[in-house]
Amino acid sequence: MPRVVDHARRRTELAEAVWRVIRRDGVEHASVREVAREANLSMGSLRYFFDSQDGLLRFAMQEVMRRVQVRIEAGASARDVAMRRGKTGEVVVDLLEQVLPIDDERLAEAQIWLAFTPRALIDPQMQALRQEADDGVRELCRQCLLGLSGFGLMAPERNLRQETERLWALIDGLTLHLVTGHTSRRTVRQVLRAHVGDLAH
Amino acid sequence: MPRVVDHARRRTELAEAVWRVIRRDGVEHASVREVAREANLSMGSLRYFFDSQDGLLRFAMQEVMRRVQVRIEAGASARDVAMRRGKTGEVVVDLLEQVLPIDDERLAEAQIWLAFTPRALIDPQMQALRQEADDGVRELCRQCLLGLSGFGLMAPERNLRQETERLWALIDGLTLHLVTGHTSRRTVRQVLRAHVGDLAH
DNA sequence: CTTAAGTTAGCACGCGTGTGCTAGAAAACG
DNA sequence: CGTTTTCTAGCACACGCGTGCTAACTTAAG
Repeated sequence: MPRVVDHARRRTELAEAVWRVIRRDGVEHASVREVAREANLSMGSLRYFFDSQDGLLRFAMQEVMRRVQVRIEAGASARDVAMRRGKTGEVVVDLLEQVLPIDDERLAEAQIWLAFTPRALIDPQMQALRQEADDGVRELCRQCLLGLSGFGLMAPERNLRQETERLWALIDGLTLHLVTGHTSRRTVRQVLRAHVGDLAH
Repeated sequence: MPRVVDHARRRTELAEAVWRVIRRDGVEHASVREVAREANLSMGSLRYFFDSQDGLLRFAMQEVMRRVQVRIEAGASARDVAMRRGKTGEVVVDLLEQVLPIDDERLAEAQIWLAFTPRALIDPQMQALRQEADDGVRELCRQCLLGLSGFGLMAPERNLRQETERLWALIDGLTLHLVTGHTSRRTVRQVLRAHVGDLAH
């Protein structure tokens, strides 16, 4: 048998090429040819790993989702430990910051995310893909609020459903403002801390 | 001289055709040809009113911005009157709802808005166009908070700059969730009301 | 009616696109 | 050394694209 190549690795490399093109030129320029150029591959070779452009772009977005999820789950173990030490508030903020693009890597992810958002309004396939990720962030918010509640850090008269939606929207709004450069990372962190702190009253 | 046509009207008609195409097929399909088809015009005729595709799309976005601004200013007169009657809280919520896509017209506007957002990250022209609109919403938030503060409806120890950013992000997040269908109009209004109410404590 | 200006229509060019397809290169196995 | 399998390269096709350009149509003015 011939030169064997790590299939999965090649695919993520190509996904990364897609990301670079999208961030540089926009998703409308993420053509098969352009991505192949970016990855220093012929377009025939690219098509050996992705049989269609749709598949390529879908994978590129799924790969972003996967990375975010990995980061959240990585922080989840540390979360439970620290919570028992009474630092619930800070832990919750740290956890939520895993979703906020407050460093360059996360900012890049959020840019890709935003680039695909309008497409998800039109393409049902995209919408289905993102559904679980969106639900994941919502659920993260809910769990954080539940955690706060359990440690008496959220006023009992507050409506969990409503607070979940509020926190979720706040996070997505802050994300948007970071990506568009309308707000500094510092301010975003302050706002998030203030919001979580406010929940106690 | 020949049949004379209302230039401004034709341009807004074409902008509306752009909107329909974007909402149906996505901004990447808003080609000169497709828009001309949608408007029942030849593409030569379209080019008589817009000398380039860029100009057409730019105008289509500016027209959205203009409509939102008109609606806000229309509500501004009613605002001052009602504020003096002590209904400050409700008035503020009403005013902020002018920006939220809680009816079909505003939802359509927000969809267009979202469709152009990724483009604004790459195209400096687009970014410049949207700058003033974004600043406008931020300023609206600030003014609302100032109003609340003046009537003792915002706790004095709160930081105006931080609360502005929080309210602004919340609104943009809620907008996003309305456009993506992740949240109902009812819930969004409840959340906004709750948020404004919370500012007093 | 003639004239001229406003408006419409659409062809033509060069380019970039996604995908079907074939041929060759590379390397492990018998 | 062949043989076989994995990978790479790239041509070819039909299509849609933005724009430059010209010709025709429509209608108010003289």
